Formats: sequence, structure tokens, C-alpha cells
Amino acid sequence: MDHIKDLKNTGLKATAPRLRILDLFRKHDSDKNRHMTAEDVYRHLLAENMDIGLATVYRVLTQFEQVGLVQRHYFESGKAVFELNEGHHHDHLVCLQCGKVEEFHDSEIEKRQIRIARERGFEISAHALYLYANCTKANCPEK
Amino acid sequence: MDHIKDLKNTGLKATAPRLRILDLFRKHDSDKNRHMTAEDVYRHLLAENMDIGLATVYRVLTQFEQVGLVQRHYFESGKAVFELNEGHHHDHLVCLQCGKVEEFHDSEIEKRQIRIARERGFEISAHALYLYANCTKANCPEK
DNA sequence: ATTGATGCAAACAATTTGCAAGAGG
DNA sequence: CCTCTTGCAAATTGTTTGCATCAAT
Repeated sequence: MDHIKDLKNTGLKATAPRLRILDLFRKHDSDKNRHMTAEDVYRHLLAENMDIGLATVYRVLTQFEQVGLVQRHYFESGKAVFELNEGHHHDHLVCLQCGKVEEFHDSEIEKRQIRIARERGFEISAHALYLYANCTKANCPEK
Repeated sequence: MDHIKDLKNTGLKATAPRLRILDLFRKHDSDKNRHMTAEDVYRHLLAENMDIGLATVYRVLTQFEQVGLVQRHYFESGKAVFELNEGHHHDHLVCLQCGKVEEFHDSEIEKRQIRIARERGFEISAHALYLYANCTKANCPEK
């Protein structure tokens, strides 16, 4: 809840843009919109009547990523997507049609990933797996 | 071997840029550089004294992707990467440090992916899994 | 000949950076 | 106050598009 303290713990000054961005992610946590692009964040803040620049959003998100507050994903859309980092590892299932994202975790897959990587001289970094698919949900605007 | 025939089979005219690009991918097939960016392809062709534009490379690669000759991947680097499509499904292990790419396949992971996706109302599209990691090889220029 | 393909330059989209002005500790 | 941060505009990077020219059938 206390964003100011959380920011200071990371070594970042508690400035207005940072507080608002952190707040935004925490408000949207656990709903379907927890994955946001820089543009999404920017627009949300403008809608809340904040005077902020897109460049600042990018800078803050990059800083948040560096201190581990958020994670950046690329997915296959050309634009980066950010989500609050809550420590628990999970993978992503991304609909190539509507962009919908679902999270999942499977410990057997996890184990095999690690083994496969290790056998090949790689060290897996956190949150490493993306699964691209087409969702068959009614609300998916499939072509 | 016969690039002309292969191109015609896809419905694409056998033009010089297309032949050279297809040839380039086939020459580099099965070596570590089978994954190339548009820029990589462009530079290779310039080095071979070909007079070609980067825009043409992008257009040809997009056409090749549409007819299934190559596949496009995004990986987390900001630039798209292309590889020859040889039909056999495989996943990718990508080093976030040096960009090195290795391929792998694990049928147990495959089975679980499909089940997980289906349970959530998704239909997996081909070549869906990327694994991001840091390679621990001596030649990796880790920071 | 006709239609499609190319090269070049300009247009775009996402992201980054330089810099003068402003705010946090 | 002194430094770090912001907003804006301009710069970068990867990719796409418009258009006049050129090549494949």
C-alpha cells in the first residue's frame, strides 16, 4: 500500500510520476489489464488528468524494471508490455489475434526447461516462457 | 537445390532478389547463423556485391513468410529474426546476453503446452515456445 | 505489352536522448 | 542548494509505403 516506502527501498526518489505509475500497476493488479504498454500507462495517467510526458513513462518503466518492480515482456506485437513483478514465477499464453494474455505455471514443464537449458550450457533467467496461440473465445476478434 | 522451381511452386516469380535471399538462407542452413535479421540478410547480399535495397529485403522476407518458406521470430531484441522453415517443429533457447540461439524439442513439454492451452480455450499455433536465458559459454560476452 | 517487382526516399511507429527548467531531500 | 528528475522536442532504430522505373512472362 505504501508506495513511497516501497520506492525508497529501491533507491528511487518518490516523485509524482513514479508514485502514480506504481499506483496504476497496483490498482490494475490481478485484473486482466495487468499487462500494459508504455502507451497504455501514459493514456491512463492523462485520463487521470496528470501532466506527464511519454518519455517519462518510458524512463520510469525502465527504472522500475531495473530495480525489479516490474517486468518487461515483448510478446510478438512490436511493442513492449510491462507487468507488476510479484515474485511468483509464471509463464504467458498470448493470443496472437486479440492480444489477450493468460498466465500459467506447470512445474513439470519448468523442470524440463531447466534441464534442457542446463544441458546446453544456458542458465534460465526468470519468467522465460511465452506460448503464442490463437484463443478460441467468443470475444476474440478472429479474422 | 532448385530455387527457381521452389519459388514458382509458391506462386512467387523467380526474381533475382528472391533467388539470392533464398540461396543465402539455404547456404546458412544448419549452421549457427541460420537465424538472420533483415539487416543481416541485407549486409550479406551487399557483401556479395548485389545491388539491393533494404526495403526489398523486408518485402521478400515478408512474402517468404506468407508462403511458408521462412519463419519470423521476435525474440527480445527489438528486431525480428528470420529462419528457413523446414517443417520440423522446434523451440528456441535464446541467450539474452549474446543473442545466441539454440533449437530444441521436448515432446513432454509439447504435450503439456497443448493441454494447458486447450484447458484455457487457446489453440496453439506452430513453433510457439521461446526460452530466454543467459548462456554460460566462454564466448558469451556477458556484462 | 502487362503486370508485378525493385530501389530509393520519405513516412511511420516505438523508444531513447539532449537539454533547460523544476522538484525532492 | 545541489542533484536528480521531468517535459518537450529532436534523434534513433526497425520497418513499411509511395512512386517512377524496370524486369519477368
